[in-house]
Amino acid sequence: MDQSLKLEHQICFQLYTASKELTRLYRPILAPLNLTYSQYLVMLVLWEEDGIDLRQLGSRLTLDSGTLSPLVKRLIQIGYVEKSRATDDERKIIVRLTESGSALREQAADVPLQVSGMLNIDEATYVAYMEMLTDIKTRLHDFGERQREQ
Amino acid sequence: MDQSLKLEHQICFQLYTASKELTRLYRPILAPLNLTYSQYLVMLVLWEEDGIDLRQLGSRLTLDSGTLSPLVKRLIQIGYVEKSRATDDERKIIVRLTESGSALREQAADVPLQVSGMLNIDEATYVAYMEMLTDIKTRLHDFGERQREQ
DNA sequence: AACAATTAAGTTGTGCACAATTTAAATTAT
DNA sequence: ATAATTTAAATTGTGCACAACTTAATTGTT
Repeated sequence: MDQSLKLEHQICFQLYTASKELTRLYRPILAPLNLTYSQYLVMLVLWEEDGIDLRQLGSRLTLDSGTLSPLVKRLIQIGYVEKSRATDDERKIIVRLTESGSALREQAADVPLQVSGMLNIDEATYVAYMEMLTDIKTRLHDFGERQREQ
Repeated sequence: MDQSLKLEHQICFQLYTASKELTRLYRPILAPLNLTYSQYLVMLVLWEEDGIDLRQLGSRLTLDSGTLSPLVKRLIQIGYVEKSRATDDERKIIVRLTESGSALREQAADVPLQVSGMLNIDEATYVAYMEMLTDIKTRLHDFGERQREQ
């Protein structure tokens, strides 16, 4: 049979399952923090730069308002963040950490170490893999650029 | 600030976005075939081995019945597959390609080539990336093994 | 043979992810 | 200044993804 259509040969499939299985690894680690994986990503962004608007948040995570609006609503219900309108531009919604959301950062501090321990991966391999993944993304973006030029 | 909690340094985040963006690339390619990305994966399995049961299908794709049952129902509605009970074990549901589902294989034959063209990736790099991804999955599985031993 | 444990699908409920649309605010053009 | 366009969020609808549970068939045990 034509090898090119074999499931195991598809880079997309390997990416898809690797991502799913790594996310599965996070679930029990994040459960005590009361966070899903996507919510954790939002918290990572806010711990880096608090008080950004939904638009910026979405562009960091490649998520649109259809995903982020309800997700942030849940984070508000948990009590980790709060929303307010930007004074200079009434269209923008500013997302800010609450005290409890800031404090969670300490609890989450060892999550990356736990995960890399589970992966049992050394620093050099880790860096090499990160470079490959960013390269894949660069190629995807380059294709997007080429398309837009036409 | 503690670098380890930076979003861009998380391998999980790079995997997550790379997977999402690559899937986005597939969408316009699969749209003419009337398939979502997950449905395409099911079709890839069936083009390889037709007439397997849902359980096997799920283990190939790391998907459970909660995801597969409704997904296969949609493929039936489109007319690409059909279900039947296994005669030797009445619990098992056999999924089989219809004529239209088999014929679709010809139309899908050039999907992998289209995608690798968009990625603009050479054979050697492609192989290296595939090895990285299977290695990540091996590490994840190894951790699962270690856990189960305890 | 009868009962317990296991297994395969399906169902229900929650939470993404994204396309398409709506609403309101801001910007640009005329 | 007013109208047209663009932009930011929210909403609606569809389709995964998965946990937890239900139902029915099969297998194992006594």
